[in-house]
Amino acid sequence: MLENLNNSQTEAVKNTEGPLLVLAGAGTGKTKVLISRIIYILSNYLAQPQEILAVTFTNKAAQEMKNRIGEIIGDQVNNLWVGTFHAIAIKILRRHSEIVGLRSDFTIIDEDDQNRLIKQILNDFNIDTKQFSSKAYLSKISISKDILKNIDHLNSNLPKLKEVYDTYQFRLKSMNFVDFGDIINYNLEIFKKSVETLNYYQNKFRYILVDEYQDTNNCQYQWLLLLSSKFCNICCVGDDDQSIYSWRGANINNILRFENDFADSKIIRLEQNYRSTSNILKIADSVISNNKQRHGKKLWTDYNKGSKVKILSFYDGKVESQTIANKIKNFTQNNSINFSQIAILVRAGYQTRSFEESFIQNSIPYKIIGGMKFYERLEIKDAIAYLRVCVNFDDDLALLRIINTPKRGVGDAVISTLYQRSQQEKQSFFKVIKNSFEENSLKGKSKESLKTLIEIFEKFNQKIDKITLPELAKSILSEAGYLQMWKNENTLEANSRLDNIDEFIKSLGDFSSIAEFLEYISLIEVRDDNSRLNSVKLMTIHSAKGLEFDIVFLPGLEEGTFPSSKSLEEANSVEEERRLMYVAITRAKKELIISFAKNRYIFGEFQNLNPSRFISEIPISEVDFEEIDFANNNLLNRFDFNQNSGKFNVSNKSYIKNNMNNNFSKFGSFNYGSKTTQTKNSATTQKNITKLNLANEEFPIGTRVFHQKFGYGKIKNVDGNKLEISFEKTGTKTVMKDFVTSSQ
DNA sequence: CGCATGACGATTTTT
DNA sequence: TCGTCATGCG
Repeated sequence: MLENLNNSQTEAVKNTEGPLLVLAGAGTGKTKVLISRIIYILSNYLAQPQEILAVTFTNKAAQEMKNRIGEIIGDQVNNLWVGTFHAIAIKILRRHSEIVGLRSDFTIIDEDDQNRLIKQILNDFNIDTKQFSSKAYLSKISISKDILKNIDHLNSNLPKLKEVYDTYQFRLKSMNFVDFGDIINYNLEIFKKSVETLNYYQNKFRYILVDEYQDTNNCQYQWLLLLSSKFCNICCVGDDDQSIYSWRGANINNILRFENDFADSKIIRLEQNYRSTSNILKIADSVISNNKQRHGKKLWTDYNKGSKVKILSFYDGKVESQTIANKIKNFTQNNSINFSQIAILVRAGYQTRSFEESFIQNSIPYKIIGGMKFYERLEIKDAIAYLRVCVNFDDDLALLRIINTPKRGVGDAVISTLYQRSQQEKQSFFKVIKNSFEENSLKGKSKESLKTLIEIFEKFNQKIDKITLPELAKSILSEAGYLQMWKNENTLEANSRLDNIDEFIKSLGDFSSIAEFLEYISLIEVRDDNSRLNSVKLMTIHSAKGLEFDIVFLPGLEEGTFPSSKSLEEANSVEEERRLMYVAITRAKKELIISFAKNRYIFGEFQNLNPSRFISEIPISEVDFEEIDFANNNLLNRFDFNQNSGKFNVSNKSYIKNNMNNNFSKFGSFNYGSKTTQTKNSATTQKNITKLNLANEEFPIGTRVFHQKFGYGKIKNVDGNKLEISFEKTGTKTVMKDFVTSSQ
């Protein structure tokens, strides 16, 4: 096993005793080290599997470790404690919840519900949510938990912050909820209150391994400190240059002052990179070496130099996305590169938009990574709320969510009276509604429909253990009229929502209890589905961390975009932006194409921009620089010239025409991408689209279709996998077949 | 209740 | 610019 490791990797594996920091640069094989280290410990009988704790930040990382270790040691892998910080901490919290006054069947509240709850509280306190947003309160509450700082010691101008915090915590507990920040905090409280419990875990975990140590917050740090203090065999793997989550409480000082925190510790650097060409590494180094807060290390590689990194400058954002689309076509057509080996990495989510548009026009398959999870959809959250009330009558938030969905004549006035009573009497909302029946304080429609609703919940609460989860969900949703609500709407969107609910109901079959299901969706569900495998990936740099691609495009390198304008206002945050840049560069294996636009629409205004300071940190002699803009009259790039056919691409006819009409000399009026509307919570997913398409192989001219972005339209022309569609709201566009569904 | 209207604000989001 | 949210009217 050790044969496959280089010298420093071997060192990192064999140094099992005492605190060890492994500074692992991007692409230096840190996962391999973590895995080999565990195998090494086991095969030398230094510990039993259940005496090893390995924590990661993502489920993906945890899963990968489990899988790869499982391949070597078989079923024994299940005895290891491998998981995310939160998954491990929850396991501990469920076992000892009574020490902190929680029931062991607590559920984890999601961000949406956190916000709803805080809004309610702010309302009760008569705080104007326009002036002081619930999100502002929530972020203070979360950060205080993450960095272990008392909420009234945070500087903030939010009125009654402490009171809101206390009420929030009280309400969480009464609904049997914990939030993400609570999980590890409660662990600390358990360890503090019960020395025996702490001792038990300290004695249990002989070896502790931590992945992505640079991303730990103070809370996680304390947790590790406590757990490791008996054997002190803690191995932290991380890269200070890749610390990009400080805004979520991650403390880069944890990795910077490791030697001070852990006595007799060692540091091993992994600097041999197995991912990128040396030209790419050179650029990465030239940028990151401008940072002062770092341990310092220099990546090197045995690989050849590769092609030079390219820096492109564009007239504006449109030229940028059009040109990149063209370059992608060239890569895939001429060099037989697969779409899936190409990624566009952006600073902020909204930047993906212009690329979507040019990819649609150029028939480039793409997939946006990130965004909404399946279980975050409106209809799915509603459906889950019904289940939540059914298992937990105290779940006020869930009940509030669906009490008048579908409309059953329970208006705001009734809800607010009942809700206020429940607050005053410190009783659950459910209970207060029940009491109101006895007191006869409600009348008319609201009384009748609430009675029916409560009866449904009580009836199915009895049946929870007697019928399967899918049956339970199906019957509740149908008896409560929820399914009928969407059926009545009878639009394509509503049908798609019903499809999603069906899929949801089916997926419940994989779980043995609602609690297990709720934990799965709050903790484990990953955004990745495997649809559209062969597609260009569009994502933020944050979500690209840990991934790699042959070809990486890095657009939008302008002051204000990257580094972001917000980061420029705050002191010290430019270094984090630079680390982000470093992460972005080191995702590339073979080709890196950095670009910036001289002008860009920002919040509707056409603005002149300066190239990012990170561009100036790259030695110009090491890159190929190309200016693609109007001054160059580079029409081939501008108008998607198809070299094979010798013609402009059909999809861009409208582009040219629009610009002709729009006075060519006025650069500011490139309005080819006419107004697009996109409904939020749109139920039509790529997944569903693909599914529906299987039943609709052909689109005859004249078919009415639905497109996620452009809405409804009629097909005017078909050209291979491209459809020319006259959209009802947005005019005629050429789009790819895969992106529309028949509305028949 | 459902729709229209206007103000407002707008990074990153592993769990 | 564009999406969200609160508010007010019929």
